[in-house]
Amino acid sequence: MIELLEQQLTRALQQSLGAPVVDSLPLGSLQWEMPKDPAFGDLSCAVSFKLAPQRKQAPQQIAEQLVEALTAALGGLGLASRCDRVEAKGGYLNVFFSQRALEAVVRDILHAGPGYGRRRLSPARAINIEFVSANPTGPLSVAHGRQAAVGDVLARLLRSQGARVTAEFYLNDEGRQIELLGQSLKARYAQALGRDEAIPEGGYHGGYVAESAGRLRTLEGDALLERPLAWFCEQAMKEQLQHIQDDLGHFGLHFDRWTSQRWLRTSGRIEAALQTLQERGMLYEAEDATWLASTKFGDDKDRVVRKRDGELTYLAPDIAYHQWKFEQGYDTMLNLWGPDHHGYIPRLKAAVAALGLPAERLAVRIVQLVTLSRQGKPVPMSKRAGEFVTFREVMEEVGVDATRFFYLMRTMDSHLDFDLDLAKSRSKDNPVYYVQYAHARICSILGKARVAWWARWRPPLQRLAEPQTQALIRVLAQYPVVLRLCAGAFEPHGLTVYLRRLAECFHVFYDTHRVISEDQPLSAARLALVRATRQVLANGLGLLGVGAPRRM
RNA sequence: GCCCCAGUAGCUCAGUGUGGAAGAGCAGCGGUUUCCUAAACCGCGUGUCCGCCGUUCGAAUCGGCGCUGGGGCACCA
Repeated sequence: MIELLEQQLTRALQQSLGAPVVDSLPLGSLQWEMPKDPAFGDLSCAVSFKLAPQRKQAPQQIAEQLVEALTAALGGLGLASRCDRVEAKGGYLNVFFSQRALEAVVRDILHAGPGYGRRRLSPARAINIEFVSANPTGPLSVAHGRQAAVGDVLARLLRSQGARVTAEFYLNDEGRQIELLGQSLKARYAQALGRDEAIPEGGYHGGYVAESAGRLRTLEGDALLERPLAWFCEQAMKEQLQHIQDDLGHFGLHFDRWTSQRWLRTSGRIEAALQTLQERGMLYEAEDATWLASTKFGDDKDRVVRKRDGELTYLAPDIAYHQWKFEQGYDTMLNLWGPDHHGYIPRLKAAVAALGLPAERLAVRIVQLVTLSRQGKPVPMSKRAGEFVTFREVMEEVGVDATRFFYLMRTMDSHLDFDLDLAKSRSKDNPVYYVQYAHARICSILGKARVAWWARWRPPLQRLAEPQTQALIRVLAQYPVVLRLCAGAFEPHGLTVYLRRLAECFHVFYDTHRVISEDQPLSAARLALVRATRQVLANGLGLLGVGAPRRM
């Protein structure tokens, strides 16, 4: 409703201004926004400020002229019933929805049900999101957990807006880190047999490796030291991968595709990608190594793709991976990385450009770090000493719902302080419970109402007229806009902000007005409103992967 | 030295996309319970939007120079 109205208001403005004037204005001048203060109406436009210089008039004066033109145009477009009035205030054009427009919002939601807020695009955009992609060398960290939450919800959001989304985990299943993991496991195994064998430099000291060695003894016996290192690597990697998959499954995250680096290599894609670069003249030999001329595409310096010892650098498989994805016809490739990788963005973009591929369609977002705290005090973490709280432990301590919600409460650009005590608390301080409680409250109300009540009535929605009631409906109307903006910006946190606002409006409404009363027509109208509210809460929580409980 | 992120109320942070009307939660103080869940609600906010300069009719938002905190700058992944 709101978006349709926005478009039509913009069209009305265009009509009243005329094409030459519209073309002379900066892009976006005719846009409508939703003001925070209800005194400024439901939609506002600041076009008068843009017109002021060329007309040499005060914005307020221009706005007053536009009010008349706009009102006339609205009548012509048959929108008069949707807008009570258009007024000029402080130079702004403020449009106020009519009661009938608000009623239409409630009807729309009940009609669309779970589909409210979703949209279809044709043709659908194909988007690949690559995220988490943790090395299978140990437990997932709380930072991986944040990437999991952001990526998963982003995938759901983009799907809700009509995109075809592939959620992908890039699996680093070979190379130096896996080798170190295998060596560490072998060393722990040998130590368990009483041998003096040290963990290699840069190896994995975490207790989980020793546990893994213990299991190996129990299952396979004490005669494994003759096995080649590769066998230990394979064992260790498979076990850690299984843990990662278990954790992500527990989190409710499903990846559509797991792409293995080993597969990229054995299928010849890495050599093929290097061949492409070679043919395009982007590679050269120097200092006994092979270099990519990435400075041609904005990188600080050229990068080695094949080392002096003949081994490939990590850049080579990444180039192959992106070439392969682009061949599959994705319109957009979105990668979520940790902040330690941000310096890697220019060289990867350069590499993609060097392949002759559209680098602007590769989007990389950095998900900033997470720190944990209890009662306002930071939880100390030392990765070197192997003392850190894992993603799994957080999920188990505070529950999946709270974990997901907390991970999404900040923009991914911001460092996140995750308060474990707050996430566990069952009070209004805890935003998860605050939102879920609104949903459970509505379920409780609907449980008390006899079904026949709202089935019999065609609810007189015109009676939903009190300020708190209208405030609630206005927020309900914004839901589709919120989804579109979040999906468009690749930034899901706005949805948690929105749901808190929606829950707040509902709680205020609930405390001010009784839903079920002796006044049956009014009750029917309010029941329709709370059903619509429940629907939007459920839809929004569903996109977050957070439960919408019927009781708490 | 270079790059990225952050800096807004006592604390934690929205708002920066597309310049346009300074916000929320917590903490603190004071209220609300014959009622569909008090896991709730209501009231109380003068703040150097880190600083300076610039662009503009207009800057928390854009540009430049700095400051503070965090992260990153490999022939590691």
